[in-house]
Amino acid sequence: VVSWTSLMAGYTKYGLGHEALSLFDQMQLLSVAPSTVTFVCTLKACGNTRATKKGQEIHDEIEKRGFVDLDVVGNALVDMYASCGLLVEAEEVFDKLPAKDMISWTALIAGYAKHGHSEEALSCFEQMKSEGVIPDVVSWSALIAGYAMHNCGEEALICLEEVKQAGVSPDAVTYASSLKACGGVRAIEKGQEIHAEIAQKGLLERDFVVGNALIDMYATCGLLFEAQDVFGKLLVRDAVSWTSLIAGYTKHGCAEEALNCFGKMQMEGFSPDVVTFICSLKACGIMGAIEKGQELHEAIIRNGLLEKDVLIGNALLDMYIDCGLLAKAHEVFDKLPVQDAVSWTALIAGYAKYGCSEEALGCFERMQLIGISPDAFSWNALVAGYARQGESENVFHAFDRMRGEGMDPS
RNA sequence: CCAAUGGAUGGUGCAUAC
Repeated sequence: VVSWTSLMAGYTKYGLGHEALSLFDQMQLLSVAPSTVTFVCTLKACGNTRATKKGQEIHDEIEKRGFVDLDVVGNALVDMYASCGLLVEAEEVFDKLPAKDMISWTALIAGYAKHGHSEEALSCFEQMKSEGVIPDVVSWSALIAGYAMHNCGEEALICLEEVKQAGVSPDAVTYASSLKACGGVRAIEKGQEIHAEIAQKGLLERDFVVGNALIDMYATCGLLFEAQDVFGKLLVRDAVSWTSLIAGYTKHGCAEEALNCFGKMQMEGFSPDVVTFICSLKACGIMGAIEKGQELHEAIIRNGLLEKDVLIGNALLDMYIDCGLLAKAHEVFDKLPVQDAVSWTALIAGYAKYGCSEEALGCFERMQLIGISPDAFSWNALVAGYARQGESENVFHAFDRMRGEGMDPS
């Protein structure tokens, strides 16, 4: 049991939740009896991969064996439900906990925060304090991360001040989230202030995350020189560091420099991941760099990345559309493993952009035939195409249809 | 005696004609 569980713990730690879960299944098949530690690891893996069904099964199993009353198991349950966004269930388990410690509270706060319920997260936080549980740096960071993630940068930064006033010392994670908040609201000065603090504490030398968050903050704010400077001084870099730079250059009109970085990172021995490809494809699209784009396309196929992530297929599609190669785009579309509303809308918008409103409408009808309902973006793409062509009757007709489906054209 | 529970950094679609 211990060997199995240790292996699972390792997988979970490095984000290989699916592998951990399949280990659990193998254990069951071989009738190895899971321990409470095994269950805790499995719950963690369920939370990471949002495997809600599996999580509920494990919960039942745990109830049956009477393991629920253990603090660690109860907290892991709260965390699993909270991570999966099943906050009602998380609350239920939480309420039944024999002892609610800081970890139980923080798991719940983090669940609310992560899923965009900042107010509930905050009221949880207050309640925790009023029950005499003192929040530590992790509880604070959960709050800040929630704000930062959902574009409430102001609140996040206010929170950062409160952390310090409470006499808690922010750590790498707290700073990373705060920097994300700075990027979101373009709080450049605050970002620089945090930069100085981080440097003073020597946090930049220790791990990727803070350095990467700094690069991202500067890049998002359009301070590419500073981003490059931080990048150059980092002692440890990874693919994320490179991708943050690439994304920054792309976003701020330096697509060529972005593609340079893409080349350089590989020369220095870093493999681009899915996100790197997505950002670089965007740069190709902006530049109309067809050959480079095709090169990336081939590399993506070679590495089997199309199957790994839906987003990369849509990014490829966009790249070809931006390069004006609609036929090629359609070909890519046909081969996508998953065609979601975004893929269809990209195609519709592409046709609309180049004045092919017939084809755009064709796509629009076909997506509905296969059971994908157009969202506001899809409608907008269609209508924009008509508008571009001066087909005002079709525009009004589309408005009527939208109203018929309960959507408001305004 | 060994494994286990809370927070964190990068990425996709539309933009309204005369």
